[in-house]
Amino acid sequence: MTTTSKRYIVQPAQKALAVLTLVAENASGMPLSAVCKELKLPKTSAFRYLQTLVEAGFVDHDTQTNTYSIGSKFRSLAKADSSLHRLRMIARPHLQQLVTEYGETVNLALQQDGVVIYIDIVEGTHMLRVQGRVGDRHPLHSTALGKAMLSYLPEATRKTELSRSLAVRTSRTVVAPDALERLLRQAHRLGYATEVEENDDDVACIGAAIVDETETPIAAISLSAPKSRLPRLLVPKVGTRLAEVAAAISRELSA
Amino acid sequence: MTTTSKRYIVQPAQKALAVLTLVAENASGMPLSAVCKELKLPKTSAFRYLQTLVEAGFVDHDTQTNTYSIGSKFRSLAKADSSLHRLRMIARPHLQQLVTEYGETVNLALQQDGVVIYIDIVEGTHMLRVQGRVGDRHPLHSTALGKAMLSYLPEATRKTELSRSLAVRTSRTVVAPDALERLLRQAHRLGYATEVEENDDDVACIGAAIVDETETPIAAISLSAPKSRLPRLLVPKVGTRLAEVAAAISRELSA
DNA sequence: AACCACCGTTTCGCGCAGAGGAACAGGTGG
DNA sequence: CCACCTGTTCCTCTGCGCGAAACGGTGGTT
Repeated sequence: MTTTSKRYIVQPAQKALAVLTLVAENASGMPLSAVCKELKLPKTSAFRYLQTLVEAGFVDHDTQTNTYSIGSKFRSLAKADSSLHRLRMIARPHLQQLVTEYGETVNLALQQDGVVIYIDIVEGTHMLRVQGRVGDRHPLHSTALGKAMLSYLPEATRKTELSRSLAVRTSRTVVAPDALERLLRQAHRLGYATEVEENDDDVACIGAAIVDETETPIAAISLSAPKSRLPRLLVPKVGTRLAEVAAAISRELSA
Repeated sequence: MTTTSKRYIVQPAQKALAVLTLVAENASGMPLSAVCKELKLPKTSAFRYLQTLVEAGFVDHDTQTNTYSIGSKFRSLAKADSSLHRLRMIARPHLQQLVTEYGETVNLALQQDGVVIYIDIVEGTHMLRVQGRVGDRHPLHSTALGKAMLSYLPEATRKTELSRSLAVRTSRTVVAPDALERLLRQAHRLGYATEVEENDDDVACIGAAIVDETETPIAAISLSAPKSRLPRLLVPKVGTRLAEVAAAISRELSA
């Protein structure tokens, strides 16, 4: 406890976290004095930590009763995280089902800051398979995942997203706004988006959006395969299946 | 940013919270380098904050990919808080309903560390009314709230709770173990617990437990009134009503 | 009403521990 | 095999976090 039981611990941060924990654990708001007693901190220190936590939004300060309780920033972070967890948990069996059906790698991703972020991946069973990593980021416009989500966005928002400079990932990447627009409309009509060698050479991809009750896209699933294993005439079948699964996940999420 | 835009901010804590926020906001795990870039921290500092956060359990360190993501401590705190929030939200309208029916103050409380903690209060409408404060703590054995919860505990756990030294709050506080045991059995039979001047002079109280699917008590509601307004023959009626409401809340919670 | 005791807030100077540069290590890709 | 990038360790300096003490405001007590 004293100093370096483990190295590289910064004590102010550690103590602030202890204060945060204490406040979070105590359902009702607790006054400064209680924090002092509990953590054996001089009141000045506890006061400063609480001020810092309040400033950061992790803790709320009820000026009426001079008590501190868990804050909105903490709650919003927690909520975001738990809904993400929920998404992963719900989607997982569906992803696995798709892998058993097709043997190809299946991805779950969401859109953040204008890019696609992979948040779950179930690997395909073929020796040669497409393999990304959770946390990887890719452009919206060059991936089936991104296109699937874009296709469900309202006109205005979509325009904003596409007004950024669009990276040319391969020789087949489509960056012309009107061409993209046409592809997105088609994707929306079909319920799934496609992409062949637009993001990576030799890779083809089919994606479908997961939406909330208001049809706003919140995530997407995709199936990635070597281009040779996704011939043109297989695409509609797989695409329709992906759309089905995405819809099922969407339904479960809303329940 | 320099120093004292607001006084009493301890910078290491503030920065650690910034790191925590960043990690929490990024769904997928992020590497040290990303944290540095994003927050413009020297890698040494970011490293230390991350270590501290990991040590505290707020952040997980995936040693495989050397990435950091939100940790179990954060999740457990968040979960506890959100279930509490849920309880409050679900109970609130019921409490208000009771106040409109009887005009007396109605309380919501849970049991923690062997005491009753008020987590919500809806004030009665009489000029003279019982008035507690959210966060107040009272003994289990001298309150209707505490007795209601105790009466639903399994024998063994109840014994443990009652083996502590029982405070004498008023001249009517019951501390004799066998007498308490009899009262708790009765409370369990009736579905509600009562108390007259055992916790505060001139105050009478009726409480009923809120339980989970396994009949384990997780909280309780109570109605507190001046002793004169809760005559003996009114008690069964109000008690039964409280038991009803508590059961309704229990049901909603389990749904 | 005056007193007192407690709690939250502010001030201030000392000394330690946090900051960050730099060097080291380890792994990856070219 | 070498160059680069990322994560870890070391070290030294000084800035800022610490806590005693003083202040002010509030509620309870005789």
